[in-house]
Amino acid sequence: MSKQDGSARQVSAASVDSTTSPILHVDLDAFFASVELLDRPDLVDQPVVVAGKSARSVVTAANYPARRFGVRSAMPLSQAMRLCPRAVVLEPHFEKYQHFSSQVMAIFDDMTPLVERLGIDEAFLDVAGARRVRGTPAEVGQLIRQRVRDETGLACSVGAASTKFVAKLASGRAKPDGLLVIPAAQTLEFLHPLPVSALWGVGAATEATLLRQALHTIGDIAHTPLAVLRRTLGDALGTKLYELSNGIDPRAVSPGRVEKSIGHEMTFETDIDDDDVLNRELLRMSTKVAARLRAAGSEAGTISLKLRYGDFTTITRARRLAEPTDLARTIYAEARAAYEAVGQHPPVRLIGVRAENLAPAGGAQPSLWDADESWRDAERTVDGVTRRFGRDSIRPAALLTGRPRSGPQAPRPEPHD
DNA sequence: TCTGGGGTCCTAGGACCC
DNA sequence: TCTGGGGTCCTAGGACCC
Repeated sequence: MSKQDGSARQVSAASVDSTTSPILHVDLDAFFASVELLDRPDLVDQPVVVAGKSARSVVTAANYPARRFGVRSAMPLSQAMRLCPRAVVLEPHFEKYQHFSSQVMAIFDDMTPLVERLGIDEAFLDVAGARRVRGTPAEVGQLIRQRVRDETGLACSVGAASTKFVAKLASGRAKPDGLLVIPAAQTLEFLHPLPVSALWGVGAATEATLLRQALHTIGDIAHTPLAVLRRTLGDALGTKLYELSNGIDPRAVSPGRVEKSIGHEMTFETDIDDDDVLNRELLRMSTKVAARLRAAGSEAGTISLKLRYGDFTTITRARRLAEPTDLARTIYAEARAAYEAVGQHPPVRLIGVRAENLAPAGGAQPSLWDADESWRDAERTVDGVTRRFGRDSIRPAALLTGRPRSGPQAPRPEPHD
């Protein structure tokens, strides 16, 4: 798979000066598949795919033997099975991945306070300040790889560079199970031969645009005038690609990133026409979104509904709230209103609810009590008893005390499953 | 056996205000 | 009364990433 062989990686770790490359990108190799294989060592050399059971599921992860057949993440499972009929399909266990993720992130946190998580299986680390205690960036990288292997049984790859973007590319080139250092002075030499698709932010659509302009490599972009790129790609993307191609990436590793939206969506096994089914799904998702909002101590300023029809056309409808909320009942009411405003529509393939414009919830702490509250609220909407206990009468108290959300005469929370 | 679910960011256009 | 120009807020859609 990888162009690097093990000896090259060892050489780069041992003899290359990594002191100008203090930014590490650490990426677990084929993470979900590797976790599953910890329980199925008999399968390690066979092609293994992690995917859900639905007829519409896609590949969530594939191990390296499966990738040799062309199987990739996000590929429809049906296509993967055509490419590799003897692949073993394992169902995903997300709680397990979360558990291993926490374990690995704790190792990172042990190396430096400057850890920026990127999803469940990768992170940036700034190890410039770890020199005295932990050694050079390359030494820290090897230490991390060793500890991750010893403590979890998982393999990861590390890229070390002077910028986040180059570190991420380097970890990709180091895979599987390797470490690659790109000294600052060699950044452009490393970057320029790579295809434009290697750039962060270049997907299928942008790649096609660039190839139409006869721009094939990162070096090609680096030598294109900024004005031309901005005209072709738009101001933001044009500027960004120009800078990245020239090795410019001033973004710092920033540990404290806050969520900007929280949503749930789900694809039905078959397209759904039945309003009752869609309605139940809206309620279920609103409840999940509300629970997560409270767990995060956030309130939503906007609720948005997403529908995807059988032909894959997708619409979103957003509604700005008069006051922010973390209540399932309110979220559901807004999602429902947005849905009704859509009017006649084709059968639905996917439905989703998302909370946006998040803001801190005035110091309220999440609790089980809150979870029960939200469920009761949702039910009360179904009963048609809605606005009275809503934000109009309740909010001021909640804002003053940082606490709930229910009037003195509120009914006891109902138990739920 | 066509296309998941969690997100982020950007752009374009309309409404509105001065 | 025939049509400016910023700025801001908001929504919808799309590209992209893991």
